[in-house]
Amino acid sequence: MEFISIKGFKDILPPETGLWQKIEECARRVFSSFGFLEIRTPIMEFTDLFSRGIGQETDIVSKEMYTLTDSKGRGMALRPEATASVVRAYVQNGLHEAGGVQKLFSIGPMFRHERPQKGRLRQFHQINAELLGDPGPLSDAEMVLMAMTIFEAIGIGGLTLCINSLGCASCRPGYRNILKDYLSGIKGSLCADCRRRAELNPLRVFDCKVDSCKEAIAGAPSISAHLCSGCVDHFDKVRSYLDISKLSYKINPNLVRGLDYYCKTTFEIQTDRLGSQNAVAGGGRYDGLVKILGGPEQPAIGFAMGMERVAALLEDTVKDYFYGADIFVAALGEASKSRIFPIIADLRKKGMRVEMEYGEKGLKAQLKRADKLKARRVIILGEEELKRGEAIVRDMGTKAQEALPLDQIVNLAGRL
RNA sequence: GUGGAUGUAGCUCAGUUGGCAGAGCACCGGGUUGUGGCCCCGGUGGCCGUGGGUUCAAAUCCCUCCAUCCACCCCA
Repeated sequence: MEFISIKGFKDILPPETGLWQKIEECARRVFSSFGFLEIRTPIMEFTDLFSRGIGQETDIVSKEMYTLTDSKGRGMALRPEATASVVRAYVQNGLHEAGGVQKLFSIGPMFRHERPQKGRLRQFHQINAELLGDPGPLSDAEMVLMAMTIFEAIGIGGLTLCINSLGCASCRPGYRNILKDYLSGIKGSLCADCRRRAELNPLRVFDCKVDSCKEAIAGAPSISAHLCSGCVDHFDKVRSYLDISKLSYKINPNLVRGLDYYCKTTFEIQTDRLGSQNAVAGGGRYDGLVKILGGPEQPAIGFAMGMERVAALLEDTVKDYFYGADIFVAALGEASKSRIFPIIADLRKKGMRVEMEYGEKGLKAQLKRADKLKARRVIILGEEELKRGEAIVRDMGTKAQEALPLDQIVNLAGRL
C-alpha cells in the first residue's frame, strides 16, 4: 500500500457516517431548545492562544500539540480543544458588548499528538458548548443538564455523572499550597509521575491510578474542606438544581481536569463500556479565561463531548444507517435508459431516493440490487414496455405490479 | 515516550510436527423460483505487512523495519 492515512487520522465511512449525522442532529436539536447558537472557528490558531489559555505546563500544550511555523516565523497550532478558540472569537468580535449571556456551540475536529488507542485518536471530533457571561450556579446546572439531555436524545443510557468543585481564584491557591506541602512530606511514597505533578500541578495527583499513590494520598487534605464560603455556597446551589432536575450524580473530590483554566464546578460524564477512555464528556467553569485571553472579566462555563466515543457506544446500531432507496429503476437497454433518465431526475426533485443500474445488467441482477437497497418500488422498463410507452411498477413488499404510462411515473412520488 | 498483542482474499478469520494458499460473507456467471430474497452449481479475486536470515523446502522458525490494536500516560 503506497498511500495510507496518517497515524491516528481515520476515515469515517458509510454507514457509520449516518450514525454521526444522527448524533449531530440530536445535539443540534437539544442546543436549539436550550437557546445555543452555532459558532464555527478556524481549526488553526496562533500557538500562544493555547499555551496561554490551556496552560503551558499541561500535557496538551507541552507535548501533544501539532505546531508549525509559517513563512513569517509565527507559531501556529492545530486546535487541541475548542474553548480557547471560542473565547478568542468572543473577545475578538466583541460578543460581550452585546450584553447578556452568549450561548454558543460548535462541532468539529480537534488534534492531539497522543498514542492512539481505543476511543483516542490524533484527529478526533468534539461537540462543544460554552455559556459566557453568567457566574452561575443556575447556568452550571443547566450546562450539566443539557449535556445529559443530549445523551438522552441520542439514546445512550447507563452513564455516570460525576461532579466536583475545584475552588476559585481566592481559595484554590491557598489549598494548592497546603496540598503541595502535604505532598512534599510524603514524597517517598509517590510514583515518579506524581513527584513531578506535585511540583507543577499538585491537584493532578488525585488522577493517579497507581495503587501505592492512591493509598499515599488517601489522607491528603481534600479540596472540599478548603473551599471558601462563596464556593461552598455555589456548589451547594448547583447540586440543589441538579437534585430538583432529578439527575443522579456522584460527587468525586478526585475529579481534576487536565486543563488549567477550570475552576469551581467541574463535571465528567463517564461510561464503563469503553476501556480506559471512560470520559465521554467533560467540562466545567472557567471564570478567569476570558480575562487571560485579553477580554473583560467575564465568567463562563463549557463542556466537550467526544464524538468517537459517543459513536462507539452506539456501534451495534450502525447497520441501521445504510443508504437505501425508495425507488429502483431497472431499465433494460440504452433506449430505455435514455427515456427514463429525465423522469428519474423529476422523481428526485420531489424528494424520492431513486437508484438505477448504470451498466448493462440483466433484470435478475437488477432486482437483486433493488432488494439489497430495500427499495419499496421497482420500475421495470424493457424494450416491450418502451414500445407501449409505459413501465411496469412493482411493489417489492406486496409483489403487486401494474403498468403505468411513462408520463405518469413522476406521480409515484405522491403515492409513497 | 514505555510495555504487550496482532498483520493471510474487499470483509471476518482458519492454516497441524516447516511440504502445492483455504473457508464463510461479498462480488461475477449459471440452475431453480411467476422476475429479486431461500436453495443448488460454477467462477473472479492473495508479493501470506516489508526486508533479510536458517532450510532441499518458510504463511509457518529467527532478526529488521513498517502498520494496526490494547494498556500505561493523558483526556473528550
